[in-house]
Amino acid sequence: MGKRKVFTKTDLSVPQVEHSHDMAGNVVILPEAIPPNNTMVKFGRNASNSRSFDFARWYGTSINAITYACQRQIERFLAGQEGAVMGSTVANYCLNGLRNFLDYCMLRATAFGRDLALADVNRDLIDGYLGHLAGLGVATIGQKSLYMSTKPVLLALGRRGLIPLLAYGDAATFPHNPFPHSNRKTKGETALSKRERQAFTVALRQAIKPIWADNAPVTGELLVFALLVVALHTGRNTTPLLEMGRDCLRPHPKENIVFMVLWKRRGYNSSKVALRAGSDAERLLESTPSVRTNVASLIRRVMALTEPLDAEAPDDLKGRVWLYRTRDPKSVGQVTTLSAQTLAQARNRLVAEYGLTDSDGRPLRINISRLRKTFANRIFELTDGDLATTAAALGNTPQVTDQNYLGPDENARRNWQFMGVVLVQELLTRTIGATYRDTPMGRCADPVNGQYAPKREGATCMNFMNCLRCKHYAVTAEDLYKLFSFYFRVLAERSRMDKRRWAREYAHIPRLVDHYIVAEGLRRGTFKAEAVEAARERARALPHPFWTVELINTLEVFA
DNA sequence: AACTAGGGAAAACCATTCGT
DNA sequence: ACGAATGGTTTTCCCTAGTT
Repeated sequence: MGKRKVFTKTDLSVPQVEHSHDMAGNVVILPEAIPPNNTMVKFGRNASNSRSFDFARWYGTSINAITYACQRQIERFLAGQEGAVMGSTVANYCLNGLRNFLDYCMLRATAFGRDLALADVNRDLIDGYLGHLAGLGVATIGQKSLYMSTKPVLLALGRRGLIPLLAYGDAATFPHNPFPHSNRKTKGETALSKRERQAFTVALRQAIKPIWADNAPVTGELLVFALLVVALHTGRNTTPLLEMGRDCLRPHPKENIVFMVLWKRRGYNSSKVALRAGSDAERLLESTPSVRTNVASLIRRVMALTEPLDAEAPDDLKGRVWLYRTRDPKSVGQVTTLSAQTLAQARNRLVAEYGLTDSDGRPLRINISRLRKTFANRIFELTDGDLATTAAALGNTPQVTDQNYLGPDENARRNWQFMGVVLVQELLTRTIGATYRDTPMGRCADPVNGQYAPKREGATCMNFMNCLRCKHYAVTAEDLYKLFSFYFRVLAERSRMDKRRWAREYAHIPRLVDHYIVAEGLRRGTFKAEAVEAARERARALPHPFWTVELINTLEVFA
């Protein structure tokens, strides 16, 4: 053994690894340090449910050095050494990462019939670990999760020189990308089917009725039902909903709309969603009783009921919406708030009581994530497949919504139909100039107050993506050139954007043009076949300037 | 009965990096 | 320079085993 080298301690509270280097320059843990006095690591309060982790089972085995280094590293994380990571994340490192990693190291040491040193943590071992994870019987995404909970610990050890770290080459300590396309493999929750959604809303409507009674009992269960209604109609995440504040409803510049303001944990800003207020908003709201049919008034009702409890609530719960007196025998009558678990229980009772089942007859799985997706799909339908609006309503960037929330929904596309008018130009020549305005798409009967127009002072409709389904849209034989120019631009757009998104947002457009407008025009004799072909060729060769890439960079500006 | 603690697994989110 | 993929952190889900 070489000369003992002890690093200068800058802070006695920061855990150090007592080690030296041998002749070959490898790190050697001093035997007297193992096992440490305390094999238990305490995480302190954190967002996970775990509070501690015990390394004891890996001491006294053939991987002492690795165990010791890992424990010290975890303690350093908790002491805030290697950048600030959350307590729950460190808990994850232990419970998901190191537990499996150290188990594997033990297996490997046994297989080799010798002790493993820190220098043995190399690419070969990492590859073996990945194989070990694959043999665990968890999904690819789960393997990734376990691996990603291990890597930061090993990486930190490598940066501090305790294990060899190679960044490049075939022997790079960590494989470049062990789980390719892992983000495609996540299955995620699925939205409720229409039948499931209807059954669920019927049950919910029934269950929530008591809340409108004069002496409504403020039980946790009833509040959960109200919360589920809010979740179904707003698509919020669980935690923000549970932590909803009494000041969550804010006036919205638009009449009959109220903002619901919630704190979104991971988004670093509060997320807003518009709720309809007033009485004429039943379209979006199908799960509240018809007496007072909207979410905003339901929330107000809950707040009115829980108002008296607010004064009694513990300080950290003051100002919350979901307050109730617990029926827990050990603290009967105390004011508390809904938790994720009370939510789960009441939800399961609802499913059991109303016999809600999925298509296979199993109990219907209801959780906030599914409701969130259900909401996403519905908004997608209601906003005419406009992804940007959906994303804004969900409070995410479009990319996130694209990937995670919107499964391909045939219905959303099938709902598209040609709504405009194929004008028999010959008959209308006289009036067409007076009643129809030229647009880049053809003609419009009302660009200011039309179906998809912004309806703001002085604003003209630019929503050309919706022309084909707008009842104010009109097309004559003369407009075919513009129409086909648009048609080819849409086709060209396919190579410029995500294929799935193109399929979802634009694929119907060429179909509408071919199957409805052209076919209908030909059938009625409004268009002549030669004129159609001529316009098509002209547009292909020399598209109308408005629809060239040079002028309009992306079609999304009209979405 | 009504909760809570603990845990394992996996998904969601979002900033960064990659590849063209 | 751009969208797509990845990496890394945090949250959710759901179950069992307590506790009062």
